[in-house]
Amino acid sequence: MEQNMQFELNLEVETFDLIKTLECGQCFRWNKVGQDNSYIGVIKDRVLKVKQVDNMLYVCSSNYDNLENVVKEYFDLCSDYTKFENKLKKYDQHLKTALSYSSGTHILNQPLFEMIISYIISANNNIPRIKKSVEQIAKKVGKKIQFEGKEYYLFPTVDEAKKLIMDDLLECGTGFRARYLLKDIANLDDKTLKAIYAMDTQEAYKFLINMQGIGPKVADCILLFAKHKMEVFPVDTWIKRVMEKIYYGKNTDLKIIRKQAMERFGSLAGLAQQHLFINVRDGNI
DNA sequence: GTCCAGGGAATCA
DNA sequence: TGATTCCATGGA
Repeated sequence: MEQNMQFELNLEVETFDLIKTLECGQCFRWNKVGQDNSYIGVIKDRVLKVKQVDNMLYVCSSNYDNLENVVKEYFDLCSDYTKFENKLKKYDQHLKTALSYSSGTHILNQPLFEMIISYIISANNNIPRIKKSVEQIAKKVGKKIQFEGKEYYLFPTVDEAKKLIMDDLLECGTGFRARYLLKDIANLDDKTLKAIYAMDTQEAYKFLINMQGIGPKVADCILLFAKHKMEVFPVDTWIKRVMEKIYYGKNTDLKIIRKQAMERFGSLAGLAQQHLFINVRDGNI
């Protein structure tokens, strides 16, 4: 216990697995530090250091304003994941098996603008490179934060991001996605982001898909991870592979997989998708 | 050298 | 609508 004295906020958690939640590819700004399974990440307006031991979550931060609420909101600690998982287990034997490995994975509540930019970068890319690009963008135009003697950078606001020129985005390794980012950032502002927040799922989907560099999969990821729309089912190469293997057979159209999965898993499709993703990525399926 | 990465746009028919 | 092809870049 003594090693946890440095953590200022202690929260009791249930059906929550910090590492699975942070390592399942939904977020790009967390890194493992040290040997004790602590993670440091930049979220919204602050840096967090977190660590889980059994049912306790230990947190410290660069900013203690409203910390408990910020942490509970970000990690979605107030939703009943025990109930969610029980429902998923009843739907399907494959999910039941998957959940025995990935139980406690939460869907985070992440900022809309950060998700839009991050998932445009994710197209035909891999997670380490996505993380690197997002980090470099934050370093170029995001606000600098000091935490435990080191420097961190918040993800930029829209106005801060408007300072980025094409060469900046190319230097950040975004490649062919740079021109999409440039155009979308120019067309976005706080008012538009608020409007997207207020839209229902279908309306937001239509709006997002009309932006440059956003297709069905990226739009679904933004809806799931920024707007917490658990009824969407993002279909990437991994998910296509696993869905074909356990349900539909090879060469099934992406649209069919998406539609049938949303019908199969209903209001919890997005959570089901995360569990399937983790299990296929880790070689369990 | 080749293949792949949490896809999408452009261009065809 | 549906099928192909191209897109930057780095690691395996």
